[in-house]
Amino acid sequence: MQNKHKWVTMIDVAEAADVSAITVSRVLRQPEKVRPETRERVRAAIHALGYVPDEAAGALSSRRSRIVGALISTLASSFFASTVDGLSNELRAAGYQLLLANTDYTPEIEAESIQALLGRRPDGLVLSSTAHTEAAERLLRTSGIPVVEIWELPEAPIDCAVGFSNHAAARAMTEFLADSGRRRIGFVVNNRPRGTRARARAEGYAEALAARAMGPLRLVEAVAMAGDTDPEIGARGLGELLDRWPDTDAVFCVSDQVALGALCEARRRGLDVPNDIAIAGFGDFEIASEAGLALTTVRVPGFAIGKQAARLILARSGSSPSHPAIIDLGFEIVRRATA
Amino acid sequence: MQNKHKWVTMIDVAEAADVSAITVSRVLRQPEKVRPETRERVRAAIHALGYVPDEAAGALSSRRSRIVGALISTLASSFFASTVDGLSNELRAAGYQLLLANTDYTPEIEAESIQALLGRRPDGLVLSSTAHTEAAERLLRTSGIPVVEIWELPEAPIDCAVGFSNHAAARAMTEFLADSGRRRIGFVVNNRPRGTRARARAEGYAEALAARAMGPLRLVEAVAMAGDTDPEIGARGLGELLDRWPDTDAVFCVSDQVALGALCEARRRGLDVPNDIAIAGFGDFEIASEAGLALTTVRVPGFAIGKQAARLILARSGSSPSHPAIIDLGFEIVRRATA
DNA sequence: TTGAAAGCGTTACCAA
DNA sequence: TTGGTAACGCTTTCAA
Repeated sequence: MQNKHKWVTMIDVAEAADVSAITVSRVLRQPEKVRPETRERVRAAIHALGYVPDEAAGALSSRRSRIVGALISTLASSFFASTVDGLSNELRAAGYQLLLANTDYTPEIEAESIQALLGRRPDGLVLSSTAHTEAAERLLRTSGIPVVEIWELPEAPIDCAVGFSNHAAARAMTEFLADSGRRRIGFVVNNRPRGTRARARAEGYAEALAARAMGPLRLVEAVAMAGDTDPEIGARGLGELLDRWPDTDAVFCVSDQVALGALCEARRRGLDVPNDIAIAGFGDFEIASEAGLALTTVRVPGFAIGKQAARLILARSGSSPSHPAIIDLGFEIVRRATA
Repeated sequence: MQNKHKWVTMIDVAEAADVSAITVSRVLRQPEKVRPETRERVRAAIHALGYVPDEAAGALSSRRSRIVGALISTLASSFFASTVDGLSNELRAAGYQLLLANTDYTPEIEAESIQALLGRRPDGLVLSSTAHTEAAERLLRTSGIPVVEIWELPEAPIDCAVGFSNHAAARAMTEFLADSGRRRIGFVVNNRPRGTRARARAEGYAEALAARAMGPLRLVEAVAMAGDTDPEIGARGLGELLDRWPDTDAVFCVSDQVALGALCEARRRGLDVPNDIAIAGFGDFEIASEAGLALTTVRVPGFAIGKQAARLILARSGSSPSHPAIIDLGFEIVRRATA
């Protein structure tokens, strides 16, 4: 029907180099086991014929696919883009490949996608969410492959986890604001938080207020309408916050993008940042940098999470069975001009 | 050695349902060819055993992998994140999977990654770059699989292309600025542009100036130092621009992130935007939105490019051989507050 | 509507 | 150091 292309096979190479197929395989996978002379002859044939080994056949036979699957809620305007870069770089270096699936933040799509990924018999799976359907968890547990949950430190991970405590990070930022003399601190978050992390941050904020006895929560869950972008959440959130608690002297936003909206809204209202009101974000995206918004924010190790997740899988899929781990990569409060 | 997990095979299911393996296969791929009664029995067995078909074995046998490979320069702070979302959504809906590889904007890594991806015998390939090594082009051409180059409209595509003209878009924005009464328009770009698109935009800018006889180019190639973020390019670029041509009345930046840096730098210098100087970006990221920077910018169809690329591959890998196509998805000038 | 046999291209295992 | 043979788990092809 379609693309019935004739690919060069290992046997073609073997014939050209006047050896057996298995010798070609060895040249590819364990060159040291082949006499240099033979090796070169085979390599020449590979090159001459433009042979590209069929990894699917190899996977079938060897029972290792050299594929790692990643389930990422979404890439655009999310925290995960740099994590995927980290994953992909690290895997490429090890000769592995990355199979990517979106979940759109819904556990049901995640469950389907897990099934789809498992069909490729990946050597490991990376999950950006820690909320799974029961079916998904069962599937993952019985699959027996390394699973790394990222961007959070779940209490009962399926297998491994690499991330940081969103809760602790939010608490730290709130306390940082308190230490800078702010006493009436608000928190702005999307009312339909995608994933559990926003909630963890809100809790960290609440906990800090409680710890410092800083009075009632000023928690705004800005209503996201269809098509709303994060800055819109921030702008509307700041508005609501000031309407309800006009004396608010600091806003902590659930992400840098939300903080951008809050910052612009504050300016529109003629407020001086940080004198009238401090603004803090979360994520340390490049827009937050000194040359940009100069936003006080929480820096989180997105790229490193990806690299570390890859390493964990590579290590576990290798010889050592190495015990499950929860790796905390921490975070950092970055003080800039807005708070 | 490692993970020698016992997966349920098609034969296990066949035995449980008291049919032959091929019948199980049919239930999965062409259910209408199996008597409903049998079908249900097989489905029950599949469910009971938690059977997940091995796609690699299927691919080997059927010579179609249901995998599409994508070579993306980088995801973080790039234009491609939403495109990958589009790709991945569309492919998932069709039961295909996305194999992702980074190229870090270097044709050499791209060439290696192409080879690695071809090892999976993908049913199609998506390339975010249009600059390839000779070896890579040869590999692609002889592979005979559908190749879609995106985010540009190359004159001689390898196969298909989906995107828009960066050249035309930049020219349109420059002319828009001219139409708004600006006469001394500068352009800020990274001095080490990643990819060919930045150059195409610079050319579009230059062409517009020439067409309107708007005098010498005010083209700043801001020197990027290690670790520089885009806003830093923008801030430094605006500085250079004003140092060399103090009467500049508009800056067009190669991306919204760069424009953000320029905007903040302008404010720092006490300039009124847009009265003293107009600022325009490129990309229409969410930071540019009305509630954010309210940046005048060029909107480009990132997500749609991904969807369309996926469709093209799905169509071509199906029955119809459908001729190569170059699909122009266009762009749009979005006028907001900064110009 | 169902099945048997023969691959698909590679690697594991054992032998030479 | 090299090779023969038998999987790996599925789909194609042909036959019943």
